[in-house]
Amino acid sequence: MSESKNDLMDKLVSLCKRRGFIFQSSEIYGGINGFWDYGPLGVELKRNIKAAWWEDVVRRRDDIVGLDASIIMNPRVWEASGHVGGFSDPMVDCTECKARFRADRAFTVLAAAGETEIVSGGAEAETEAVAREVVAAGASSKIRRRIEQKADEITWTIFRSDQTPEGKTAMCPTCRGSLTPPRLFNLMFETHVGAMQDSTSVAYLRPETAQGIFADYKNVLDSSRLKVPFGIAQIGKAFRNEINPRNYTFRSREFEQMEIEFFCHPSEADTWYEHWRDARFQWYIDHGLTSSKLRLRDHEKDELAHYAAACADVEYEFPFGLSELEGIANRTDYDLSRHQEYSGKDLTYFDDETKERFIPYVIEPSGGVDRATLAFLCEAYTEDEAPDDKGQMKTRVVMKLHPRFAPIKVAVFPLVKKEGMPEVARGIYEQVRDAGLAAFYDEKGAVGRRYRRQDEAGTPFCVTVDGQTLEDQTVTIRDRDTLDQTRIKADEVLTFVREKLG
RNA sequence: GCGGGCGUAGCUCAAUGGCUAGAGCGUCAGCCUUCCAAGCUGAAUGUUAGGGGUUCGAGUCCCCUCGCCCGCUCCA
Repeated sequence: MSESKNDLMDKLVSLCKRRGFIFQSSEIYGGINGFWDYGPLGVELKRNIKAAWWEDVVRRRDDIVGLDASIIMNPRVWEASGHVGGFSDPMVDCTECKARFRADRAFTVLAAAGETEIVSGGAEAETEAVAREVVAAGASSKIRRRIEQKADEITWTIFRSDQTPEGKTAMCPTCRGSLTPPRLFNLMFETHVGAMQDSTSVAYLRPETAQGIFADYKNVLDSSRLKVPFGIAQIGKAFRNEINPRNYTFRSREFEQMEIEFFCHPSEADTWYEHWRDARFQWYIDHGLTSSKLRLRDHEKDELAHYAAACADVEYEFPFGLSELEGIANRTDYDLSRHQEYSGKDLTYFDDETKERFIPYVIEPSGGVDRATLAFLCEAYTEDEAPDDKGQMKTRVVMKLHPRFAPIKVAVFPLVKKEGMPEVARGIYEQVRDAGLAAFYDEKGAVGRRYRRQDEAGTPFCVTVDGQTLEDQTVTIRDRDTLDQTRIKADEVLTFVREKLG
């Protein structure tokens, strides 16, 4: 089972490179871990996904406006957001068995009676007391009895691995091997602003687009005449120095987010949270991700980040496992409060009608563009059977992308490269192209071959000019998924396709 | 970050330490073709991931680096 799943991923990666959807970044230099490029077809696909999102959450609503904030911001932003301080947990590794632990959870426990060591060991635990119990419980029955009977005479030395006393070595909870000193993993990319590189010039590539929205919240409010409830939407790059990029483009170090921060009255936060959670889930279904592979998972209370009152993940069953596409969170007034505190600027909202002043709550639907793109690609990859020119059934690879996302909407062919067919086909192609639909013209080789090429590109419609066209100005239009061919007037191609695209 | 596997043409893969590194598909040029890739002819394309070493001789053996996959770990 897992073999065939990896198989699917391999085939998809291969197709994406072969057809120009996705390339490894700087491949000619051996690539670079965690960075990817979108080729000619891929960039169209990704742009279409972003455009559809923007259309649906900004253009077709009057309560959400857009924003394009800078990637590098005043570093104080990341102090306020908590990314500089509590950005990561120090970790320790066992030099023997290579296990890794959070430094504040790995305890070393030593028990001695006078000079004699009675028991020692490591334990993964939340508190000293628990660690002591774990180590004691692991000792032999004889020693356990001695600990109970002579409790007064025993000295316990217990320390966390990130608070190891001078001259002591922290012990691995699993194998009692020695642990490395705690190491900090800061996932933010650092850079310097200005030519002088000193500590005062340090800045960060944003690890999320959200903070740009919070920092501009007051500007948007003052310039747009919007009233709560309203939202600000943004699509943009973000950067995280992931320890271990994995799974193709799923976890990249440079990636793109599409986020909304929706500001509302605290009393309405729950309602808006549910609205956005359900709306965002439905959006993926509407664009072709089958509901059986999608899951909406509400976070348990103990799973919530400290600033969130509620959170749900939209998850998709990728070939490599169930993974998050988008998170919808009720972030309360945490972010605006923090920025108010750190900036010293008043970020409260005054409601003219109720005469009430408050810091709005924020509902955040935050999606990964690259993750969505990958999910749509995985979902689209299909192998089915189609007859060849001798009627033999052959495997056909077809990308069943949602027409709204397809990089090419219409391909136009002359059935054969003679008898004036190319000229007619070329005319139809130019008409469709100039009307703003992504179109493609091809006259090379057998027509079946051209159809199959478009199948791999995910093109929903192929228009073919044949002998009959020259007599009655009709063409055939072939459906990617059903292979059905319909004969329509040549000058109705544009109308036909637009109607089908919705 | 750890362990394992892998890296040969655009893609999928061959090649006992030994001749000029091959095949299929794809691509390109042309022919043929009146509807679903495998008809014909011809062509281009490789620092065998990169670097170093062993050897008379390395795609093949050794070391380092980079990248990909799997498992652990991690994922505000």
